[in-house]
Amino acid sequence: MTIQSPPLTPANNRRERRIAARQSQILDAAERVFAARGYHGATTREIAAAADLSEGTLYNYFANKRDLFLALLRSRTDELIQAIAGVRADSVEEALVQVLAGQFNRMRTHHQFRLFLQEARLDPDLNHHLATDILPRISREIDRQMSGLMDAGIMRQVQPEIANWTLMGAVVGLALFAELGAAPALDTVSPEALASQVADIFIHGLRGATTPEGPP
Amino acid sequence: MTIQSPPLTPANNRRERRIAARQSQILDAAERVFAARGYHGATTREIAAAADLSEGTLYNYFANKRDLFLALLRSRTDELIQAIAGVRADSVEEALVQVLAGQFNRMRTHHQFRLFLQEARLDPDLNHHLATDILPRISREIDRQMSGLMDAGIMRQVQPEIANWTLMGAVVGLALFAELGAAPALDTVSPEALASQVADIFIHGLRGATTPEGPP
Amino acid sequence: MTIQSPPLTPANNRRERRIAARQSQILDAAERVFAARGYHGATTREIAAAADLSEGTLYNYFANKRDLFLALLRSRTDELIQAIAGVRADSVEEALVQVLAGQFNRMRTHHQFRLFLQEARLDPDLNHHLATDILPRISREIDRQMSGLMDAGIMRQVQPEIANWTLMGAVVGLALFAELGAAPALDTVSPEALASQVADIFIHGLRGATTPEGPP
Amino acid sequence: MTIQSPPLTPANNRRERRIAARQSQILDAAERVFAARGYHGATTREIAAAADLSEGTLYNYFANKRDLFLALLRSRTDELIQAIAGVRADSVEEALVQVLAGQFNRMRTHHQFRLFLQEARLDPDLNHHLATDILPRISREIDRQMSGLMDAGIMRQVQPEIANWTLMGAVVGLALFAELGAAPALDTVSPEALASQVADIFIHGLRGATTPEGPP
DNA sequence: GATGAATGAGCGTTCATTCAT
DNA sequence: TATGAATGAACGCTCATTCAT
Repeated sequence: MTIQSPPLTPANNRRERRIAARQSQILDAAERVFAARGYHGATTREIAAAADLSEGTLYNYFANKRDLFLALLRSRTDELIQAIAGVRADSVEEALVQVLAGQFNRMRTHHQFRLFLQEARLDPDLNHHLATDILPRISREIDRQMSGLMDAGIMRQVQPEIANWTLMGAVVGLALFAELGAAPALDTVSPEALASQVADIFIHGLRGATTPEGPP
Repeated sequence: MTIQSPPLTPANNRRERRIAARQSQILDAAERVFAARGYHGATTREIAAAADLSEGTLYNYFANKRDLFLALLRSRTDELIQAIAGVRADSVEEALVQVLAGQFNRMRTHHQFRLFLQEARLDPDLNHHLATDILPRISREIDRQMSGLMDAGIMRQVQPEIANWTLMGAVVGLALFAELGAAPALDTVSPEALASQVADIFIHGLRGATTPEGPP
Repeated sequence: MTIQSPPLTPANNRRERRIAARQSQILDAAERVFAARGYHGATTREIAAAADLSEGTLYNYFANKRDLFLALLRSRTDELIQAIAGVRADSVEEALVQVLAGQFNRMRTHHQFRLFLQEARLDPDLNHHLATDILPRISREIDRQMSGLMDAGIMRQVQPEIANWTLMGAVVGLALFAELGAAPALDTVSPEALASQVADIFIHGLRGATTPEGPP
Repeated sequence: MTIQSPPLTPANNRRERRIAARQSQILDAAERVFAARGYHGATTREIAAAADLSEGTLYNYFANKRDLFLALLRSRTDELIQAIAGVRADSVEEALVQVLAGQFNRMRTHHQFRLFLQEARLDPDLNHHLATDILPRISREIDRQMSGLMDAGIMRQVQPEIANWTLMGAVVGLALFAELGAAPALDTVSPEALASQVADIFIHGLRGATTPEGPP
């Protein structure tokens, strides 16, 4: 009979899984509370309560409130970017509709991203992280999509950066207006339908068909 | 019986003027401090100092910090709306460029509006005021402009509300990105040039010129 | 009739006096609480209560708890040093008895000084302040007294620094033992009588003349 | 009926030895951490880490942090007292130098004793233990040494308790000043040399015989 | 009307202690 | 017996608001 050495890897795995589960549990709670109250309005007490944990436990997993906020950003960033990167479409229309619909859906459920953008103005660290890492990664993905379409002649040649940021800006702004309930038109329509109409505007522009490009 | 008090109306006028001057002095200070620190980061102490007044005096003119914030919104709303309403142009291009440039300029100097939109999610009163009064008024002005252009056949027939909010959303989103320094393309260009490029996208759309809707 | 300008200097004086009075009120309370509980055991709540003020008011006059502690040190330092410097005596005996009695009296009422010495080990700032400013000033005064006596041949020539610190060390140590109630002999005797006995021990070691370094 | 348990006494011995070893391991760690951080600054987490144990295990061997601190005092008391009791010397000089040098050495390496004295003021239990047990035992040993010297006429007749506590007080005070780096004279000298100089000061005061107050 | 000192509720955070594993 | 995650009371400190002057 041999003495069984303690099963190190499984134990570690279990430990890691438990830690990951707790972090995820806390992040989910934090997401809800931050969304409902904003960064400053959210208290660690309320986040702990929402996670069904004591306050002290929060601090076993995150160094402080801001660290928790930043961890939330990091944890939500990848899925956002992969969603954009994963779009595969044969036309500007399709691509745009897919991207926009995805974003509108995401924004309606996770209000975080807007919150990050807001806080970033007051937090140099967060600002830097967004401005040098996260936003450029998103922008790059959209760029790639657009470049492909331009090269294929499907999209006309425009300043890609401007188009890029204008598109993203419109998404953020529309999501904000929708959250405020300011625009009934935005609320009574499915994310997909809204995406399709916004895409239509971006693709075809606002100029009337009859506006003279000169005689054909 | 002798008249012991000075004639009422002039005195009241002077009183009202003095009150209005004080309020304006406080609002100007609050605008600067809110812009620099955000709503939570701004302290009444700093606002009072910026207004060259004591903290107590603030409370003679505004019930509390939130009330001061709302008063600031109300005080800045009219000029915003009139700027949009005042646009007179013969083409979609011109109108759009004027509106956008105006907004970009305003956003670059007064960060208030974005701040109001942000805080609104956390403040039912503010949300209600924005959603039922201010934003609809802005939207209505843009609507009027667009309707005129559509009637004249200068703009094609689109869902006016959607175009409306998309345009406004893009302005808000672009201003936010620009503030974060996330998009070099937005910083290295004058508000007017940016307005012109964004207008170009909205007017002509992204679809390649060579992609006729013509028969396949 | 001339408009009386506000009496600036009296008003300022009154303001300064009020501030000084408050600070003194807080320092007195802090002295009691720090003495009773030690630095860590003392809470700002208890200090505020002892000063009959709210916690917030503490922070109008001192930046934080440690600042309050250091201010207490500074406020108590001068009287300590002046008491030593003020000793005027014609013999080693008299001088030493006066200094020691003064210290024993002071220590029995203000336990602060021992507290400062204790905390200093854990607080580099405080350590530096004590080691480079306060203790040297005390040491210098004792030095001056001793040098005079040595020059006059009243005290034998010893390493002045060692005698110095040994004397001060004995005072601090004795005060500590007395506080602990460890030495009945120290408690049942007046500070003056204790001083006289301790002086006796030190003096016969310090005085040279009659000690037979061989026959005169 | 079979014997199911191993022979009791050896097992108990092993058990006791294991317990003692653990306690000793913890006390050594606690000694280092308390010395470095003070009582309040030392965390049970850091002590456990220094002992290479988990926090929970600490509580299997000591009821709480204070109990651990008291146990440390008890564990270190005997060696301290025996060091004093063990002094064998033929003259006041030798005896004093040995005792002082031993103490200065000990204080330079183990800062515990000073820490115990400091905390004692805030802790009635600790105070009582020091004042009724430990300090009297130390005092008694020094008393014994002094009495022998007085009886032999080597030391002049002084109030033994006062001389006693003054000597101990000087040791404690000097050690404290040395730790603070306040007295360069104390740092640049070996414990032995310092002991010799301090002894010189004390001895010439304590030795009576040859110091005639003889005819003026 | 203007002042600014006083207030105290409530925040983020720490850490001695417990207990399920 | 050993572990270390969980706990929550209690801390130092901030700041919107009040009110005597």
